[in-house]
Amino acid sequence: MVKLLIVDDDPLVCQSLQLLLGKETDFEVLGVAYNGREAIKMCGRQPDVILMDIQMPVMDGIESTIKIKQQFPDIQIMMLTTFQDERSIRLALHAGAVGYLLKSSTIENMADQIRAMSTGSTVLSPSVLKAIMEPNREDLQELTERETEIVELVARGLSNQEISEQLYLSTGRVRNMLTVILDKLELRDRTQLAIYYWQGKQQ
Amino acid sequence: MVKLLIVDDDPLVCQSLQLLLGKETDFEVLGVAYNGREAIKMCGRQPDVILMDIQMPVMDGIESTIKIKQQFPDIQIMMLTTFQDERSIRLALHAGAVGYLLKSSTIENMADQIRAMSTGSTVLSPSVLKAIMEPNREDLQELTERETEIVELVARGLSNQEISEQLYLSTGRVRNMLTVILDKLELRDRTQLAIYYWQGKQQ
DNA sequence: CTGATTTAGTGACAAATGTAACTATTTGCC
DNA sequence: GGCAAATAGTTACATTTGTCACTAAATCAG
Repeated sequence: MVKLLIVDDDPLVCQSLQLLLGKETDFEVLGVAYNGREAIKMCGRQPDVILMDIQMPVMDGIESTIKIKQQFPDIQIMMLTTFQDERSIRLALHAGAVGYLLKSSTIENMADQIRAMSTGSTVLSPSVLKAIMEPNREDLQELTERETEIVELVARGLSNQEISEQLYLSTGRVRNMLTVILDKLELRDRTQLAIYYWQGKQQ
Repeated sequence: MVKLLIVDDDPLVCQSLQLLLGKETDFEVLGVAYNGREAIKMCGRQPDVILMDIQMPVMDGIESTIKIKQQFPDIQIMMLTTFQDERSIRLALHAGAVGYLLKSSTIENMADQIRAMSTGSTVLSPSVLKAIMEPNREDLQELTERETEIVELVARGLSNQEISEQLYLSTGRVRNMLTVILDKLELRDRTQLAIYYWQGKQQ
């Protein structure tokens, strides 16, 4: 029997999840919380799995995940959210969440996913996996094609000299473009650019 | 009904998987292959999910995953292997695998994991997630503690000046240590170091 | 054609970076 | 104590990097 806690500030979501998951004979919904603080209080009931929204008033999903994992390391937490941004995904997984599903696409199969993660494995939406595997391109789209090429080469560790040879540009041109790129992305130097490319914005 | 294909060069593994998964009423094991080439041939039987070993003779798991995903994009492929190294994991996931489980830890709950991934989500062993989230530390271990601290700060995009303030060192000392670090890891500059930290050695 | 924009380049400059040689201090350890 | 090591620092130097101001060519819309 998998004991569940549902945490979402939208009562409608809570209700429908409760209804949906209550149908499964091997699930038991212990309760519902409307923010992170309430969720922590309810951990005393010893749930196996918590389904948690990220954006919530009072205490958000990330913060409460960290707190819960400290006090109750055995509880598996699955983030359940409407949108994916890479920052939230990384934060959540670092905080100790073992699942990250997008509400939209996956509600139907949620029962299987919850069972899989209740025994410890990590379950992610395919697009979420992609987001943590592939370089961050969200803000990179405001760059021109040529600028993007340069970013990719910087992110491979090439020097301005090498980049200029690869792209048949003068090193001066490369450095000028780099200045523009750093300005657009609000970064200071090529190292921060490489980190940004692979990791996304820090914090 | 989930239709399965099992691909492993060890007949014993195939047999025990077949036995184990055959018990589930909603699974049907379509067949068994002993290498990647055979596996591709058997895709004509339209499996939903393939469980595949990485190391195999004739054609390994990564190569056949790429080929299968090209021809049959709807088939979900789960890597099932005894050891994890970060390179294999990244290669497999880039090749299109949506699962990566370690044989040891997870056989018991495999049925649930297969169900979860048959509908599209990604399933990973917890340690596998960790390997792709956390920085590559294999070669980093030949560094001293102080050196490692510096690497971490470089990998966050700090300048020598900022690092020296954080660690209460002179900037001269920081730069000297950086020279030693770059030498040990056979890298050229701080940007390559940051990339190495987050991405591992290129190629 | 003409003016505006994009793309590329130059030269000059300050700051940051990486390297090297050499010194000073601290910390065990025999 | 004395020696080796690890740790920290200084100075000097060559390169690389990032910025800026300004020019040149190409592209394109009106």
